[in-house]
Amino acid sequence: MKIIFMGTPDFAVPCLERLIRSEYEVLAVFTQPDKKKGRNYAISPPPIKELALKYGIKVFQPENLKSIDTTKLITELKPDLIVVVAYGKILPKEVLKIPPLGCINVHGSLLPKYRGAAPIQWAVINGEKITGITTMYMDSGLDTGDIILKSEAQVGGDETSGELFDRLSVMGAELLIKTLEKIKTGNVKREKQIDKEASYAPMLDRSVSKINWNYSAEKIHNLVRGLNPWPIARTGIDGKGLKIYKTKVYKPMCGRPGEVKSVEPFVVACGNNSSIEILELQLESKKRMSSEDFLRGHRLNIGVILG
RNA sequence: CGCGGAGUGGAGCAGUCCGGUAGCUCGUCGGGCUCAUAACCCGAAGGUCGUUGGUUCAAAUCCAGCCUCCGCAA
Repeated sequence: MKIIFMGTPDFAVPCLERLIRSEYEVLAVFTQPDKKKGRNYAISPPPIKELALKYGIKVFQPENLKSIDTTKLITELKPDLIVVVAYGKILPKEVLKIPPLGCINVHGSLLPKYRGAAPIQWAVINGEKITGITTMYMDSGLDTGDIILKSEAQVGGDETSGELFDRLSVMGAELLIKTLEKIKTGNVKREKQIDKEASYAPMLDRSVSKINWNYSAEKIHNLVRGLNPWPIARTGIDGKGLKIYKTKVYKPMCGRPGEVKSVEPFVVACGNNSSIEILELQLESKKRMSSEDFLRGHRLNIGVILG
């Protein structure tokens, strides 16, 4: 079976690695164009590109899949199947029709829940106890295609999105292989998604990352771990930005939301008479550090309001 | 050439504007108090102040270059 792989970030890496080691042939890899990132606008290639180049696989980074050239290119590669894992671009109908065995996708949630760009983070932010991986046949909608296989995973109460990413990406690679076996032997069962049970997990942006201290400690805790390792929950202190990396729900306690109630340990009042302990943080321009280290150098008065 | 912050004993910071013996909170080590302690008291060790050069009687501090780290924005 000849496959074109499309993917971009770290999450897709285990899938591609597993494919390369498998019996299937990877004809080419499609990934997002290199982007200017970081402080000096350094150009950085997507993780998938680096991996593909390491194994000498052809890499294509079209800006636009709808162009005639790209469609032609894909057609000429004569793939039996296209595998998409977190590619970051919508495949137009013309492309979906090219491979005879179809286009399949590995998605980081139990569809139809959490369709969209950031399913893993939103599952953590919403405090889900169980999530997982789904493989499906792609159609023209956003993660709406027929389900092939699912695999569940429990989410730890303190687990971060990053940790869950790592586990799910490995699980995704295994489920992909199982799915390919079914396709190869022609015994795939397609299951339609139940649209009314669907929910959406849009791409994260900075508006999500600001902590609203009126929320309960549990909600804030979920936000903090859901936004770790990116974009990280934020608040402010003395007019400076403060990122919160790690927290723990603390005892019930009254106080103005955002008020520092204690400095040892570092406890902040939240909504609903709850409070949260801040374990790891980073002040603007400073390094990430434990709250003990932070408080050693920054004498904080009890009663200060964060936000 | 996107904007900005920072580098000071093991950790986190102050001191820099206005050059003149290197300080705070904590950790470490030793001793004391205690049934006991992460508590308290006493004492000690530990720093070429990122790096190179310049100005000066004198530089952590002023000037110039370089290295490293970080925040914002994308």
